[in-house]
Amino acid sequence: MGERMQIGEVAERTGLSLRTIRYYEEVGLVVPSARSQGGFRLYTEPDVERLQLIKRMKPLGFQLDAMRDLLAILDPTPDSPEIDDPEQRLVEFSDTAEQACADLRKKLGIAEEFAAMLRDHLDSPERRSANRK
Amino acid sequence: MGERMQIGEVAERTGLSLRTIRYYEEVGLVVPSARSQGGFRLYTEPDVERLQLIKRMKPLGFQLDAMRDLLAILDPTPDSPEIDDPEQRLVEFSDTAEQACADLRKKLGIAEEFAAMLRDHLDSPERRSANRK
DNA sequence: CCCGACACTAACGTGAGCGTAATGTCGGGC
DNA sequence: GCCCGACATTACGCTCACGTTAGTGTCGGG
Repeated sequence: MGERMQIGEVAERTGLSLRTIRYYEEVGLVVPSARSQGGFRLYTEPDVERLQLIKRMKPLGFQLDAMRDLLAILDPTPDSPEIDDPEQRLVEFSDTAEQACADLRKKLGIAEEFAAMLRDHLDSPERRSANRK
Repeated sequence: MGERMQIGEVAERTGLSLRTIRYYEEVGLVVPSARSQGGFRLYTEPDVERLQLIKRMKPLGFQLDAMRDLLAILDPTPDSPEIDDPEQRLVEFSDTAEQACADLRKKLGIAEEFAAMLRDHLDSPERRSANRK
């Protein structure tokens, strides 16, 4: 039941680095539910889910303190900060998220264009050296 | 002909900040073609195009020193560094670019999923408070 | 009880800029 | 010919989200 794992296993399961996980604690995003006698971080299943949630948020480009607020609404914990007017805040987050998606789509467009251009440049110089023979 | 503009106009035309443009010079990405008597940076049309090229590369997530090398191949200038085996390097860049596109597509997928989830959370709590009446 | 794997903290480094201060330059008006 | 406001310059420090050591401590199996 209270399956507690230490940071290494969590890192493996989430794909986050040890440093990142500790950092998220440092800034109050995910605080491990317990510590061992010797001071090892002990994480529970919900802790891991929370980290995975954060990982899924990252492509949206939120800053960590924004994520802290969003988590306080979506997945509150005892030591989550109080958010005033969470309803309102959620609307803002949603708007930001839509905007982030739009930005990503635009970026992807530009990136694909650029990648195509690179493929072009890859062909033409080869043809030049073929012609040289 | 030699339409030379100062950094302010360049910033406006490229959408980059003054600080960023100076930074790109600092790291050797885009060095202005000339300086005024008083030391003002004077940019030419090709300089601006170069900056726009960089701006288009950014979504691919290249680091600035990689961009410097790529520019040295695609758009070499007198003071570009020598690149050995540019052919080979270009292939690497192209691969990296394809990878970056793939990453962006994945990110976009996750982001869209997340945005949809946020829209959900936006509906359901409203319904709850409507039901309460 | 000892070893190797794993974890801990503390502190400095990095990339790609942004902010700010103190100072210098430009160009038009008078 | 000089003055003023807008714009420019260098130079330094800050930021964010970690990465990278270094040095030490803890855990669990043999």
